[in-house]
Amino acid sequence: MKNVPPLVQRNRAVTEQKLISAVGSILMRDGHAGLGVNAVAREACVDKVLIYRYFGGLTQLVERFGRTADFWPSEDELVGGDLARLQALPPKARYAEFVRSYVRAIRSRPLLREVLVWDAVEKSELTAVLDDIRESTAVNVISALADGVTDSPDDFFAVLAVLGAATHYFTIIARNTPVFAGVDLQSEEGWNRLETAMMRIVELFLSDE
Amino acid sequence: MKNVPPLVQRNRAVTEQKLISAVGSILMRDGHAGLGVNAVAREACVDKVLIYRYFGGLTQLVERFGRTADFWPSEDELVGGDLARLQALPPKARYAEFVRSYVRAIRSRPLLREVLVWDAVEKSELTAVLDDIRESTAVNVISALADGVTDSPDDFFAVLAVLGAATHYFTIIARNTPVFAGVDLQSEEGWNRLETAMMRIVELFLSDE
DNA sequence: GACAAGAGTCACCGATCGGTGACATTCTGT
DNA sequence: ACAGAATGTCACCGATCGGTGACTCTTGTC
Repeated sequence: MKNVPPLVQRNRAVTEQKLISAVGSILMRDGHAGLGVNAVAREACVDKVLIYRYFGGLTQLVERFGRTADFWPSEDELVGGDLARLQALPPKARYAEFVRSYVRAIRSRPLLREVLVWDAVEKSELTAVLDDIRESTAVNVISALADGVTDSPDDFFAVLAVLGAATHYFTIIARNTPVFAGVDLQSEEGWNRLETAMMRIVELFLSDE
Repeated sequence: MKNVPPLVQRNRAVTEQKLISAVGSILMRDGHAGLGVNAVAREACVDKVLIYRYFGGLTQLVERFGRTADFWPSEDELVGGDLARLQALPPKARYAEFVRSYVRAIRSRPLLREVLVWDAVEKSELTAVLDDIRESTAVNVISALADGVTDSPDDFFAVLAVLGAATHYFTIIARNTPVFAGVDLQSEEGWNRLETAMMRIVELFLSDE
C-alpha cells in the first residue's frame, strides 16, 4: 500500500523548491538585505540545516535561484512581444518602440527591480549570473534590431547603453525617491515624460530609412 | 594656568568631529552596509555610548554627517568651474560641456559614489537630506544654464534627467560590473564613448542659437 | 521484519549587533 | 577649594546572526 508518492512530508525535491522560491519571496518583501540563512529557512518553513545539506550553503542556493528564476524578461517581451513586426518597422519607429517596451518590461517586474538593486549595489552570487544574462540578452536583441544603422557616424550602441542605464536607475530609485531632477517618479505623467524623451533621443539619432 | 584649550582629552567638540568623520571613512571603505554603532565607534576610537549621548543615536549622527559633509560637488564644479564662461557659450556647446563636467565631477568622488549607492538602495537618514540637496542643486544649475531652450517643443529637462540618471547608474555599477550593454566601464575608452554619446544627445536637442 | 540511508528536528555554539546602567575622571562656576 | 556637571570607560544585556553535531523519524530494499 501507499505506493503512491508521498502526499506531503519527506520529499527532498519539494523542500528544495520551497527554499528556492523562499529566496524570491524574501527578495520581493524585504529586498536583498533581508536575505539570510535564518530568514530563508523561516520563510520556507524548513530547518536551515537543510540549506547546507542540499545546496552547500546560502551562496549556492541563491545561485540556483538565479539560474532557475525567470525574473528577467524574455527577449520576446523586451521587443514588445512580436519581433518580426518590430523588425519590419523603419529604424526610427523600431527603436522608439523597443525603448518603450523595455522601460515597461523592467518597470512591471517587482522581483526584477529588487534584483537590479542587488546587482547594482554589491558583488554577490547573483551578480555574475545576472551580468551574463543581461549582456547576452542585450547582444541578441540589439543585433536582432540592428539594421540600417550600421553606417551611422555616431556611436548608437552607446546611446542605447545610456538609455538602458537610465531606465534601470529610475526603476531602482523610484522605490524611495519621489522626484529626480524635476521629474515625478511616482506618477504616470512623470514616466511618460521619460519615455517620450528616450524615444525622441533614438529618433534623433536615426535617419528615416 | 592651562588656560589654553585642552591639548587632547575631554573635548566634546573634537569627539563629535571624530565620530562624524568616522562615518565618512566607513562609507568609503566598507560602503553603507558597514555602517553601525559599533563600527563607527571603533573607527573613531571612541566609546559608542557617546554616539547616543551627543547625537541621540546613529540616525541623528548620520544626519549631521549628511549636512556637514560636502561630498556633493559644488554648483561651480558641476559647471566646470566657471559659470560665466559656460553661460556665454551657445546652447549646444554650453550643455554639452555641462554634461561632461557633470560626469567627471560625479565619477571623481568616491565618497559621493558610495552615498549615491546608499541613496539608491534604501530609505535612510541621508536619503531625505540628499534628495533635497540634489533637487535644489539641479534646479539652480539648470535654471542658470537655461537660455534659448525654453521654446523647444521637446521636454529638454526630461532629457537632462535621463542623462543624470545614466551617469549615476554607470558610476554605481562600475564598482562591480565590468561591462554594461557592450560598454566597458573599466576603461577610459568606454567612458569616453558614454561621454560623447551624452554630449551628442544634448546637441541633437538644441539648435545652434 | 530487519536495517541502512535519507529527510527532517532540535539544541547549541561563538560572534556580533544595538542599546544601557553604573562607574571613574576631568572641567568649570562660584 | 569645593560641588556638580560634563566627559569618557567599562561591563553587561537580549536578540540575532551563520553554522554544526546529534538526534528522531520515514522510506525503500533485501
